[in-house]
Amino acid sequence: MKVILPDGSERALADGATGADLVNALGGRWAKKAVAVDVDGQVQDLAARLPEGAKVKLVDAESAEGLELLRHSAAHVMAEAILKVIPGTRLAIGPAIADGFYYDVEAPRRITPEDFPALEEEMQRIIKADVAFVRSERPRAEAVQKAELSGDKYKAELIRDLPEGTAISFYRSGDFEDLCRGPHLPSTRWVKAVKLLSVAGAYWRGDSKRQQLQRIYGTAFTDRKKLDEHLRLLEEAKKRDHRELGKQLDLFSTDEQIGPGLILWHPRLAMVRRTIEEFWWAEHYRRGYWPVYTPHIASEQIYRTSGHLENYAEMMYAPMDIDGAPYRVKPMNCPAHIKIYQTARRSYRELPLRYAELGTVYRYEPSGTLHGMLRVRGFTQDDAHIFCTPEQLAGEIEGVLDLVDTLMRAFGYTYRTFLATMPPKHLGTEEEWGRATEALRVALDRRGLAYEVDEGGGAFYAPKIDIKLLDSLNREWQGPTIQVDLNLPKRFRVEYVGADNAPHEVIMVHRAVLGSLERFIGGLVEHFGGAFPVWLAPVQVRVATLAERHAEAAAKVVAELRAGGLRVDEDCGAEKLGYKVREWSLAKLPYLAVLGDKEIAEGVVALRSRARGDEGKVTVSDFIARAQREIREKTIEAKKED
RNA sequence: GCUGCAGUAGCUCAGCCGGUAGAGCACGUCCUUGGUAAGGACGAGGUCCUGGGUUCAAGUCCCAGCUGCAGCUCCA
Repeated sequence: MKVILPDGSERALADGATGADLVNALGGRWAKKAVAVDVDGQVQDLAARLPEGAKVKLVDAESAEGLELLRHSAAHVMAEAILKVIPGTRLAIGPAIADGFYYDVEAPRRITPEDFPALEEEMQRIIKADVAFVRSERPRAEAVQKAELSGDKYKAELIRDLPEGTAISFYRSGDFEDLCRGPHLPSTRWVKAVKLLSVAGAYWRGDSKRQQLQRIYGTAFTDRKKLDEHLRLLEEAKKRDHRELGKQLDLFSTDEQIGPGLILWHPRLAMVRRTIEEFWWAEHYRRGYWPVYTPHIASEQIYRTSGHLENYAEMMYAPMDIDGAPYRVKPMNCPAHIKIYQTARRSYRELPLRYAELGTVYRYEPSGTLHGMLRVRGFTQDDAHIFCTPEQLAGEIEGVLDLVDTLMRAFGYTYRTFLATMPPKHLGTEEEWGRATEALRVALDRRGLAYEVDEGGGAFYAPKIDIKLLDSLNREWQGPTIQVDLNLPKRFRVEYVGADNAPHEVIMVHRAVLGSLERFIGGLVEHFGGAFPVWLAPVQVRVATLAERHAEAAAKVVAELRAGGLRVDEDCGAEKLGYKVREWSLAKLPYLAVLGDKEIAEGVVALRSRARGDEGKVTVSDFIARAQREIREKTIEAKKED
């Protein structure tokens, strides 16, 4: 028999050959890293027979697919260990997830992290034993019966719910057998480095009305080093948690008397926000946007017209009675922008119109989802709506993509771009969707932007471009979004007069680059670990005195730095210099300018920078020039290990 | 919202079996006037989340609420 390799060449194998035979035939490095085989686009066990003429590709343990297999197999190993260590446990489901795996179980007692060492030890034993994962299939009735006999009610339910005609497969490794679609690693020894991370409650099938199970999370890698690196990143992420840094650096708080999910911006973080806002506005003015302001509350009527009240009511704050009429705190800015547009009869000659607002909105998010600044109930959107003609659409999208790139670069984010297309449930005609989606595609192509298509991932009212940010810890964040709204122009009858002197429905683009300032800036805190680059830092330079007699000279230097446009504070207390350096360092400020007798005599400061440490003497004017350049260029200094 | 856990000084936390609350840092005053990651002494600071209950007695035990944290989506 023959199979076709990825390079297009054919490979002859003995009849009935398996993936493992292919590995042997190819030999060399594959023997060390092949864990499965991709047969015509389907990943299968190495033990599976290869069909004649199939296109085959071996799956590297290090690849995304390989890691997923490895983690899924690790979940099985963990399940086996749990059954051994905590007898009487019933297994529910145990998939691989983004950075690891979990298994949901119903255990006779509470499982805690104290159980992890024993579980991990048992897992190591299983891994060392190097037992093969062996697939078998069983008829439905037999499978259900077997599951019920052994008391595996969750497995029994899963099997019953599998669609008629699907193969019901099991994987056995040693004494342990689990219902599983597969595929799996060839044997347990491939699960090289594994670690259990946490345990939490989870509902059977995600349904809060059903049995609550215990979910044990873990992760696995192909070797110890990679696992350690992953654990280090987790550690680092914890240290950078914006809620912790928010307290340490005095950035923000919430208050019980004010309410959950409502952020108090302290002076330092408010300064960061102002700096971002000013930059944001400057970039918008350059691109022909106009500022608008709209009220925080509005009569319910507008949300009836917009449809928000119909589809979105449980996410809105309750109405308040204003002179007998129900009013709402605004959950969106768009309806108000439309109202501004509609105050005049618009000609195609004045389009595109670009309205921008940093509009604060309030949404009644479920209490359990609130999370620091990242998930809140009151937040400011960097919202803008572009009203244009169909012919202008692609060009406008291009303009937004350019804006996105400028802003994201300034913060040091790289990003990935997705084109999200029509979902199964949608408003509007396929033709409208086609035209709008095409315009997005054209804009992406014209900018030469690589993108992935998220088939069916659009909002029900809009195809969109979604951009995901990659931060300094390689974590993904929800980033800019650009949507072609196919709903509101109709609901509000938003029109312009065309060259033909007839009314036409306007094209409305809804776009946010930063998203919510709360979420974005909360994310920035983590991205920079609280150490904002010079252009963003709330205090760019601190002036510290060596002794109290230098205070007067310090005041002069502070004034000079302020006159040079820098954000400055001073530390003229009676503490020793070492103490002040430590304080400055913990505050994560970019520069410290020290003044003692020598500096005053020479008319300089002794400069210390976050990036390079003690830099020696510089004149104030030289320092101002340097800081100004870094601000202008939005320099992000290389990280210094601390 | 649901489940579990937590809430003690501004912050981080200790407080045993129920017997009227403690440390470090921060803060204030004083001494020290110093050269690149914590100088010293003294002091002030508490509705122990809120409200009920049990008890001679509650930070501690019970109930309810509030707030926070984790999870509840990533298809056997």
